[in-house]
Amino acid sequence: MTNKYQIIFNSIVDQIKSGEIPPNSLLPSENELKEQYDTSRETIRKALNLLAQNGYIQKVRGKGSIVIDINKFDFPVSGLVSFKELADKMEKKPRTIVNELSLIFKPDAYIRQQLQLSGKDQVWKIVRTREIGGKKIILDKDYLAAKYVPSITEEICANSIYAYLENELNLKISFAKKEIVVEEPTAEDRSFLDLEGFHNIVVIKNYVYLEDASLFQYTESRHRPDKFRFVDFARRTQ
Amino acid sequence: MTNKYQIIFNSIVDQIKSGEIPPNSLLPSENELKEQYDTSRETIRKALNLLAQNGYIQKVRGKGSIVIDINKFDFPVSGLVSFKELADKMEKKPRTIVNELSLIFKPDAYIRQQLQLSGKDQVWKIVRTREIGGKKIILDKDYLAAKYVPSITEEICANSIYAYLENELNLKISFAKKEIVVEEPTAEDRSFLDLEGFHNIVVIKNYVYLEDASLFQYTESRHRPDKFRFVDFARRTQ
DNA sequence: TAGTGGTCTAGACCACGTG
DNA sequence: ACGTGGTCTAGACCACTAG
Repeated sequence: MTNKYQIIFNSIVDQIKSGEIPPNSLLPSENELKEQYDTSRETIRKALNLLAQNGYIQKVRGKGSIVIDINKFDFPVSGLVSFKELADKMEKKPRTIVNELSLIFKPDAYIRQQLQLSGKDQVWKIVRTREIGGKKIILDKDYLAAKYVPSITEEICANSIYAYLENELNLKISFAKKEIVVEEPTAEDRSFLDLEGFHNIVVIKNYVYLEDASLFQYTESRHRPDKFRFVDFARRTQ
Repeated sequence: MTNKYQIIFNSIVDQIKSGEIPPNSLLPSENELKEQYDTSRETIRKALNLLAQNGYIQKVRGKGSIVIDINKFDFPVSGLVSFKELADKMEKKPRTIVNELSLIFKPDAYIRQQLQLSGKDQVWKIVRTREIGGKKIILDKDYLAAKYVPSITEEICANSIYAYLENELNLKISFAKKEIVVEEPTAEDRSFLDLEGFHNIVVIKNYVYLEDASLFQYTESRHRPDKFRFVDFARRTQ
């Protein structure tokens, strides 16, 4: 990306992170930034809107843009941190065990419904266990519409499915719908996970869409409750 | 709001919801919309960006704006649905019991830390139970920095704190940080809630900020796990 | 090649907060 | 009154998709 507003955004993010622009202070005004970066005000505003959306600043009309204290938001990250997309969630776990990788010719009604498929469409089913500190903590069940993914190997599943989809197959993920509920453990949970007496499972259901708004993946990520954590930053819709 | 782009946004939302513009079809192009609404292209683009951010459309360069099938996203709402801000979460429950309303002169270290307060600042503490279908399902513990809220009554707590803060005190909430974890029930949970044998509590911690980026409220919303549900729509950060 | 959305500009006027 | 951010305009050029 060589977009001007992206460059300005990154430049200001760096200044905030380094402490060059301290928390609770005001950013230079839009007109000053316009001069500094030798651009138009609308371009500056695009960069500032990006900063606001990402929780770096708070804009106040008539006053200026306040730098938010990011240290307040620096939680110790354990189980799960949201929004960085699935890449983070799926890939950065210490150890991954592939329990199942199969191409389903006749997906059952539940999967067809979740993936909005007709009976003729085939589906990849991938079941993986995530091990943290020697304990099996997370059970991931992935269902991928096969019309978008002609082939996939166990090695890819053990490493990074998303790197494969994006870099090899050139599929672009554009948005995802997430649903979090708490359920009783199933027999499958009990057999694949080290439950150690926990009576509940946190289930994150993910519906993943491609650039053309087509649904291509449904994922259930089943977490032991003690290792689960979800963080969310919500801005008031003006 | 009489903003042009808001009006255009609402107009298109209505057309999508009514089915006038069907799912998976293309919106008129930005140039067509520009003529239709007699405005400039940038204003149309603001409206379309709002639509994209709210999950109504997916924009594809060189192609157009695809209407996303909102029926796919129309989950039956039970316990909790995110993002509509706290108003929804806090206020629309059938029955609210106010268990405690007090002004704390010397907040303890935990609360001071959560609200980023010095020892001299006073804090309102509000504890409420939410009853759904005759069962006590949710325990809400609110801590409000008293410097922003000079007074509050039990009646206000039983109805809508947010309506009071926004309409009477003219406080504007601008953003919130949410954290979701699962914990063991405390003695307090057991005494205030109808746990019925559930072994876990879903805890939603909320840090609420005002327009000038000052932290003014910390809330713990403690849910019985069977009645908890969280929905999230995440767009890939481009 | 024509049409789409993405970026960028230079200017205008408005609503709001502070002095 | 002044400076701030919020909205809006009319135009330009670019990157991409499609026929």
